[in-house]
Amino acid sequence: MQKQETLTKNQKIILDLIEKSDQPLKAYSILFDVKKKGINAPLQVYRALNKLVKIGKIHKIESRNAFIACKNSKCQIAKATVFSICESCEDVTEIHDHKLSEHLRDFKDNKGMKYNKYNLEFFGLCKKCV
Amino acid sequence: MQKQETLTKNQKIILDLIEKSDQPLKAYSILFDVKKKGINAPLQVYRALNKLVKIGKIHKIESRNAFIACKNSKCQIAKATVFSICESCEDVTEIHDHKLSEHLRDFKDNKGMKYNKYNLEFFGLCKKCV
DNA sequence: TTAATTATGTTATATTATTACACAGCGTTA
DNA sequence: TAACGCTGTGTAATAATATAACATAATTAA
Ligand SMILES: [Zn+2]
Ligand SMILES: [Zn+2]
Ligand SMILES: [Zn+2]
Ligand SMILES: [Zn+2]
Repeated sequence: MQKQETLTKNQKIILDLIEKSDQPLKAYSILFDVKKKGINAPLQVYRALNKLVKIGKIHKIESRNAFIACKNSKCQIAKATVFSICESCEDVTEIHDHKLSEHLRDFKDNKGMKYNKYNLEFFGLCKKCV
Repeated sequence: MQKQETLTKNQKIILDLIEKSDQPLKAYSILFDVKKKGINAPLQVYRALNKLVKIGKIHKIESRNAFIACKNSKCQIAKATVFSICESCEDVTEIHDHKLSEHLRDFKDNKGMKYNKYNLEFFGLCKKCV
């Protein structure tokens, strides 16, 4: 709940839309939906998306080129994300698993990389689709 | 070493190219490089890439839309991948960490998802770029 | 109040990936 | 043999995703 007040009009419009969906939305589908609100060009959408990703309000599902709202205010500002993705119905859920987060946070490779972010996507079949 | 002999000409050309690079290659840069070998269209490249991904010879770096050869013959056929990515020089390394793999393999969510695959990408700065 | 930073609006373009169609090769099996 | 299913090929067209470049406005910081 820290910086929401700094969002601009375009950013708010697009965040609202994404938050109303419980599933990821694609940039051009967002564009289509917000044309009635005066947002006319892809770049306007991408700029808002990039900002919202940066401040952790939304996450990008990399394997799907789609954007989903973060429901977890404790999310470490978009720096540590885990998703489960059903390959049949494309349902996406953000996962917050303390033990898993710990393992990932503490991971060290043997090459001296300094990590500041990770993204993990699990794929499979949800209960409905098995 | 199981099914290599079944690769077709296009698949071999493209796998060769990717294996010669220690860094990920993008589809259209591959296309450019293989034109001299008679591969003329994006689709020919994408078809080979998809096949090579499916059989685990290469992996897709989702956050970069790029493809890298798998150096690990024990890789569980493209079903369990971990990469480290330097955000400055874009150096990408595939990670094989037994303990991490175990944690990821054994992960269960609380929704009854049946997982068969995951992809994890770590981002940060490599030793050279710190 | 000036300067720096961030966002906007618009046009054009770059990059990534798929659809659709006609056909070729190969192994199975009837 | 012939018919079939399956996988791959070649080609053209197009869809989907994302950024560059430019001029301007609004917001913040000094
Ligand atoms: Zn989150
Ligand atoms: Zn499902
Ligand atoms: Zn591998
Ligand atoms: Zn680096």
